[in-house]
Amino acid sequence: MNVLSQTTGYAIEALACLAASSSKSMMVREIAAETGIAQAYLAKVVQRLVVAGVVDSKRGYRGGISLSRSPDDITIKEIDDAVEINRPPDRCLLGMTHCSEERACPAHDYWKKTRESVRRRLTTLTLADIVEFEARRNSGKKEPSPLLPMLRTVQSGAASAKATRSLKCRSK
Amino acid sequence: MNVLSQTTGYAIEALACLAASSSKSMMVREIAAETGIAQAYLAKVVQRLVVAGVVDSKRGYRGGISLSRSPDDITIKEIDDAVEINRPPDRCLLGMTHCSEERACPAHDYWKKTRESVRRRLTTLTLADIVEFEARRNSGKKEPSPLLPMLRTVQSGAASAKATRSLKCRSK
DNA sequence: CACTTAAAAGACTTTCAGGTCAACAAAATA
DNA sequence: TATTTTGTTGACCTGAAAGTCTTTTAAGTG
Repeated sequence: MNVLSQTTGYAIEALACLAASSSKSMMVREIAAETGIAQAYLAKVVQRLVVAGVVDSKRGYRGGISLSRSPDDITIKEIDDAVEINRPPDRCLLGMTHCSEERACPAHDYWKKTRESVRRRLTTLTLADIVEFEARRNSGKKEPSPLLPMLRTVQSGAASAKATRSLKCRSK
Repeated sequence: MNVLSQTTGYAIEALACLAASSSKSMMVREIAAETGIAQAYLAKVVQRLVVAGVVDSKRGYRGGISLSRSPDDITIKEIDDAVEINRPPDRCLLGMTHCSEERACPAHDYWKKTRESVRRRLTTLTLADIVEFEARRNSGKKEPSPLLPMLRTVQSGAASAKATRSLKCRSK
């Protein structure tokens, strides 16, 4: 268990967006627009979540994806496992290639404990936590803060719907 | 501060080998042979250590590299900093690209503390610790355990000098 | 000085995560 | 049934890290 990849980050963002949405189902295109993740790539990431049984999908007209379970029953660890297929074995903290249980580096025990701590954290943290956290940090603000500040057009009011992103993922 | 790269691992291995050697100076070629690291690549890694002032180098006949200081005065953090030039900023534990101090993810504080713990560990750990650790784990064994077990020839005694590697890095 | 030796330096290759593009397959609708 | 819509799938592209190969430069030796 290492630091989660950017791709897993996408999965978390997308699922949080889906969970926070008022409608049960959303199209990948919508989620991509909301989160700013590239649609074509997000589609691939979502596909892994489908295979893992985290989300259900429906093709064709009025299709889309939906959570297979309640957000508080989907852990971050589970999302990571779904995305990171063929995950390489845990790496040595010191970067030593031949470090193992039998041939341990001086930081081996420390790193093992740390990794275990992280793993516990990720199995405890659920999608519901993410959504709640996002919701709380948005309360008390007039405008939801954009996830991509660099894309925000300077002339505030006239910003196009395409360039502006809502953090709350409830635009629908 | 993330998990150290494989390249930094090479640097640590090489410096430990150098520190453990009975002779003050060693050639890159020798260290490569001892550690099993590709010579051409190791040369590049060593170069960064030279620039950072961790090792001194001498070209030409009877040339080689040597530690610029005592092993207990060289921290792992310092080695990492020497190798990882242009290090990308610390990544979010959850892989979320837009996570920052102002826009923090639910795991932000936890991860910050964890990273700080790792940083402390790496500034505390010195090259001398690595060497001592390696020496201790080799004591009480008849043969030093090879770093690359997969390269060890099965017919034990007849193993060629080229294929056999000493963990102690004192073969000279 | 010519010659050898070993580090320094640059161009190049390989691998992989991240990402794009286009064709395909299923579901609804007219 | 033809068409539109949306997820699915495979081929390809890109940039950074890891690693190789070759040439250059500096230091000794005879």
